[in-house]
Amino acid sequence: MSLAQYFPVMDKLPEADKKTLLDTAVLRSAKQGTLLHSGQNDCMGLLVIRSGQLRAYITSDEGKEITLYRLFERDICLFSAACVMSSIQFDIMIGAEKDTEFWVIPPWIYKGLVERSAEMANYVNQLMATRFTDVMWLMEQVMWKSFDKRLGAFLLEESNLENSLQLKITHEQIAAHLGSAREVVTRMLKYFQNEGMVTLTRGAIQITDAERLEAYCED
Amino acid sequence: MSLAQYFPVMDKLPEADKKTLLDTAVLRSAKQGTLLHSGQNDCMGLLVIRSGQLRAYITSDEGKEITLYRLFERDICLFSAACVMSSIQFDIMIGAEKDTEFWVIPPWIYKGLVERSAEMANYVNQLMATRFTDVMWLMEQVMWKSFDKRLGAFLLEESNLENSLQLKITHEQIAAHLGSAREVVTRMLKYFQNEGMVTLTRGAIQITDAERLEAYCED
DNA sequence: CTTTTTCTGTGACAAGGTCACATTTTTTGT
DNA sequence: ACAAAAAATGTGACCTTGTCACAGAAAAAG
Repeated sequence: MSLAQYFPVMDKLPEADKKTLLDTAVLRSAKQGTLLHSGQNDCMGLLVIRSGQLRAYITSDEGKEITLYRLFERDICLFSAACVMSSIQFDIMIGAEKDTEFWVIPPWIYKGLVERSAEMANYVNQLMATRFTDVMWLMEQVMWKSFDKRLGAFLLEESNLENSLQLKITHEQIAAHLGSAREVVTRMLKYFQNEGMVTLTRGAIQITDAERLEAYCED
Repeated sequence: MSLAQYFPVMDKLPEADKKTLLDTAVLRSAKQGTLLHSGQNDCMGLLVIRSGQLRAYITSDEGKEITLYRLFERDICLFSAACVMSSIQFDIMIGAEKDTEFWVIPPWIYKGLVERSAEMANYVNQLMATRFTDVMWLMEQVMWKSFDKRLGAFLLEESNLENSLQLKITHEQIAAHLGSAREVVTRMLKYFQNEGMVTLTRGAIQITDAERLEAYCED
């Protein structure tokens, strides 16, 4: 499988550009837990994900975190090339949630491409709009939803991603995803357990009544 | 003063496009308090602000609000043309905070332009990145700053915008800007007053010690 | 198989949002 | 001008969520 399969906009570029991309893009990989990007100075370039899972998040001065969105196979990581766009003036962290393989398109190649090609520029536009949508969705969750519903939705989403009702995750990690505190997660999970929706063990959560949990998260 | 002075990217476009823009863009105006854009279906086109002030915000089902960012003279309102970009999948409201004059570039003109011109596409890219930066700034404020500091910063910003220490604004309106509740604003303002930083009257707030208020909002 | 680290549990308290009103000021209608 | 209505503010009780200070249990490391 080559880059072209994972980066369809290439087909709309002139042959010369396509060749440049295939020549300069390098396949790399990162182990689970690796920090791939941190702050604006970090400038790896555009990442095209071949397999695995990345997590975009922000951190506070005190070390608290909240997940903005995740990236999967065929997704493009735009903000690892944020240095190319001077109008992006915020820090974002990108970490590997699983062992991940990706092609790296160096910033200078990316920059030339986007400046010359309207196709490419519009594609990047679409990508940015998609990330913007993700962040706006999060903003609405944070602003208007109560924490219990957010936690429930997170567990269900996670279960969906992992394709399992058994989640291997600590309360601390969940708190970091949701931008909350560990104790709050513990308390709320305890409540879910009392209600019979989950059972808790050290380092793992078993969803025992997914339907009721879904219903709980609706209204 | 013509559109070209307020929309500098025009100079980089071919003469034909420049002419189309000058011919099709219409100057319009909106009175203070008018809702200019609401949701994704609403599709006025690109707005180029000649004078006045717009406010972008989101609302909850229960009618609560929070201000995302503001637009001023020479700013471009991108999301009033969001319909053109299918990747933007969130609702945003745009209201006139003051009597505002603006040119409207119809969606179909904008669309053609952005598809043909790499210059234009990159310019739109920049605009989106700037708005994204605004929203990320807000996200960090909401997530990591305590409410008293956010309120203080808002008063100072408002004072700066209006170029006056006398703010004509109600507690309700402040709550809508900050995504909080009126009672909370009232309580906190009362505290600011007890501390001698502001004095409160019906419908207005007088900042009496700007320096102390600034210091208060720092750490 | 003891020591250290990681994870979870819990109670007291603080901050901020919600609810239900009361009071005051301004505007409106006649 | 004056009563009625509307808008703005004030306040106390209570709920949710975050903070702090620990304690105990399970797992990992030496």
